[in-house]
Amino acid sequence: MKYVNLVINNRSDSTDSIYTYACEDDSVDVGSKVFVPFARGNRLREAYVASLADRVPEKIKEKIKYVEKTDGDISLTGEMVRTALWLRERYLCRYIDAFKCFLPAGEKAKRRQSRDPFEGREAEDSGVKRLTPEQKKALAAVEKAAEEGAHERFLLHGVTGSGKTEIYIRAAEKVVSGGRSVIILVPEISLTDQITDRFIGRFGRESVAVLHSRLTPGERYDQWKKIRSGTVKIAIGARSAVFAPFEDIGLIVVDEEHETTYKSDHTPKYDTGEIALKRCQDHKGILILGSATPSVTTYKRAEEGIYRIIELPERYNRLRLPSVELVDMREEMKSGNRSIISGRLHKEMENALKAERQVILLLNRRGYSTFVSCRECGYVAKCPECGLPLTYHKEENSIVCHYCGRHMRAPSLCPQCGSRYIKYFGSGTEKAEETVSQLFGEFETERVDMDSVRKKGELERKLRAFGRGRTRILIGTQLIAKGLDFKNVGLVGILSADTALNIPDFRSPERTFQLITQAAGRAGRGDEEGKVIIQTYQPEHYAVEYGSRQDYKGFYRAEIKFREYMGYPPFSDMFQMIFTSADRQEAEKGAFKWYEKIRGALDSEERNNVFPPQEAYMSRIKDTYRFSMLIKCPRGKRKMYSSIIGGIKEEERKERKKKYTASADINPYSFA
DNA sequence: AGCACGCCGACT
DNA sequence: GTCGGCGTGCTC
Repeated sequence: MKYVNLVINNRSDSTDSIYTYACEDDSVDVGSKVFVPFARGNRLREAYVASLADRVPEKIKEKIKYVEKTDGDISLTGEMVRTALWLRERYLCRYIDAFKCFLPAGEKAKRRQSRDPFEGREAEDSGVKRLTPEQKKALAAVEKAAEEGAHERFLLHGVTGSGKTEIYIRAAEKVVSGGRSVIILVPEISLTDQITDRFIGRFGRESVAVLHSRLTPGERYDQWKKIRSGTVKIAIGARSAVFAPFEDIGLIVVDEEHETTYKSDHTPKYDTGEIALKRCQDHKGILILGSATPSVTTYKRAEEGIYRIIELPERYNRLRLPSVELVDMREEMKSGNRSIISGRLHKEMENALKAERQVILLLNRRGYSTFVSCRECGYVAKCPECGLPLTYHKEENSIVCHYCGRHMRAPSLCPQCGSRYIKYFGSGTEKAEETVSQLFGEFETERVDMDSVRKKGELERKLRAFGRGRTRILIGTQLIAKGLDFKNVGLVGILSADTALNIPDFRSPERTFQLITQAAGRAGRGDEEGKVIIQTYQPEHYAVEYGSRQDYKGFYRAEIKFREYMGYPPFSDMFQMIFTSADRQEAEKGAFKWYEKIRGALDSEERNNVFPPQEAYMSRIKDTYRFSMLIKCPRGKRKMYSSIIGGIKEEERKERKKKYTASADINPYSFA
């Protein structure tokens, strides 16, 4: 007879604990999936073995129950269980949420009708490309680590078009030939296709699995099984693929590591790079982070020797980087041009179009106007659910909440005072499209944003039309800012580089710099040179300045100084606690209770790191009220702060039912 | 007595 | 989160 410590699948804070059961099945081990009777009803629930025990603590001797069934189909490895337990502490989530990360989200397909997710995917036989001397050098370092089977970490810092993917493929070849497995991570699902084509071109489709959230449950289960059973050696996917259930990981690649999509937006709110590092350490595998604009945090770590930097400073076939020009929109305003297209940009668009080349215009705001307000009484249209200002969408004559998606009829009279002077301010992609068609009506123009490509296949159709040269001007949001490779783009215009600068987040300069660099990377990818025009109200801002000069190091040095001065990451970890309740007062009371408890656990010096709770920015979402509290955790104290919070959670778990829930987001990507 | 309903509280 | 237990109070 043995005993097992289990994580039971019941999504509740008050039962987020390890339970000990007796077990007669010898085959049960750490990671096994079992079924156990739970609570009074003794209904069978799924559970996972977190550890084995040879005896039971005295005080639960009386109530011990037996494992009833074992699931032979699904099990986790020791490393997966270890990482899950680490994950729970690091991101302060429930046991079951951490374990679920490693499990197939779907069920076994009832009938064998699960489609092949590669259907329609073409193996892209790119052949074996010649490597530049820099690529060779980079690869040699990675290959050496692969041969030694040692844990190594690399930051591959390569400008757009410097051939990073080829290095990933070669490194993967080396690792796979040594019998080990590979995980390739890309920032979004749409990019999995491109890279998957290249990998199946090189390794064959029977060697590659894909994992992302757009697979059907049946497909996901099948892919998971293929990986778990060792049938495939390579998994490609968006962030959740970092949990691919390989037994022996030799390499994890995080491509475009700076992308914000690598931070999970639901529980647990993990950072993919951190998980990748943890798993690589455990497996003695190689980690490669790749980016043209590494996050400031990553680059700092690289400077400290945590990652080995490999620079790929040149574009693959020695293409020149495009020339970048700033346009000060304040001057534009003064000279009487109130359009969103500056005189300079207008001129360059004419030039590019006349030269038979194509134009991309970027504006990171969809809709027509960014807010709706009454000139008579000052009323501003806000979402009744979230309290955030609404965006006017002219096409469907509605006002839309960009946070919760709620649509309402656009008012023609002020709902507050009845005045006719209800006005629309600010500009989005719809308005940009309108302006462009007034100015350049004779050229085919397409708009790409979440509204205009909602229909399946619409994005692909528009991009193909642009690729074939039929569309001359492409206007869009960040959907078109990255990754795209069109040879004939002569001009990229960033209509408002300030959009990203003005959001209240310490990373906004970093985002702005990245946006400019990524956008500039879209220009001049063919033989002809490209041009970039950046319109801004803050041309002197360092993010805009260094962005316009394509000077990563310069930007990094300025930014890291600012972060250090302010004590922002990587010089600290930001803990954001969110307290929610159907009752506003309960949420507030909970928040202040935690505030006092955390301060009480810190010495007087560090108490100032805990900021008083505030009504959250999104103060109400679907009838739950939200309060937030920020804790600035000094560098090196993350474990200590986490355990304080973990301790309070545990204390509260045992208390009588609370009328609010507390959750944590560590280093959040937006301060809500 | 018989039952419907709602709240309480423990879960190995 | 969930389910059984149990008290309350209504109905037959």
